[in-house]
Amino acid sequence: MRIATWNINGVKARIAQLEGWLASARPDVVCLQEIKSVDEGFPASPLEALGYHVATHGQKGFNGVAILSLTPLEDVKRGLPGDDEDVQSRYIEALVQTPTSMVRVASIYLPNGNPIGTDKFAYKCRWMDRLHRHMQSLLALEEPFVMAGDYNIIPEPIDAKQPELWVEDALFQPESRTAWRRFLALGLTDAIRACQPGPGVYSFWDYQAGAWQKNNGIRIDHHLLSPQAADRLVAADVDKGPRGTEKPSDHTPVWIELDI
DNA sequence: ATGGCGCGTCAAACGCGA
Repeated sequence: MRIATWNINGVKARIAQLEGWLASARPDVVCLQEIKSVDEGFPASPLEALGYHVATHGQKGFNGVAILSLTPLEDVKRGLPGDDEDVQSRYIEALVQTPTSMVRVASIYLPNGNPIGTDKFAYKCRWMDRLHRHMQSLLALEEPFVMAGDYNIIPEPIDAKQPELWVEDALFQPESRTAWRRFLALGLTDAIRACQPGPGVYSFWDYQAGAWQKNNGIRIDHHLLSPQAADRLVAADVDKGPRGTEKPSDHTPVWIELDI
């Protein structure tokens, strides 16, 4: 089973690329972020025509996440637990059944947090803490689960072409990197790191300053796997194809293959 | 050092992203 994550930066602006990529890559499950659409406005029909079931958690204008799956999605939950006041749509999870097994999949859009020293960064820190607590509760189920999405965290210097450019950025702050290590300390596996331990694996290239042409990228889109999922991990990679198309998202899909 | 781009927004600059 192949599970991909892709921040598409606007589902309506990217629907043609999304359709084309689904038709060729045919991932079993896709976690989308930054759909920038309310649920009623999400273009589900062309995706359903390609065989995908659709679950969305959108909002007007900003943020918004979704899960697409070739098999029906069950037990869909919207919103990250831990703060009833949080109105931003950044979390959706669902159960994906296979003939012989199951996996719980979450699509997350962790707050950017820039600029540092503001309430935006404080919100990011609170959100990371809520995510940590939710991971703990999911781990207690002792199930295979995959927490995939745009974490807005550069875990280590090898995850940036030019790490020195990011030292003042929320994505590379000590608080963000510490939160990442706390996720790992729970026993979760960073799938790309496990399969491709070297430098130079990126998932985002800025639109500006020819970042794509210079391969001035960062790795911020991740799959974290529970031990029961990590046991089944057979491959993980970045699909750089969509980033090189006309009118691309600034992120490109990252995928994992599980033997289930 | 800064901005350089792109999306969505009751429609023209602006918020936001990373």
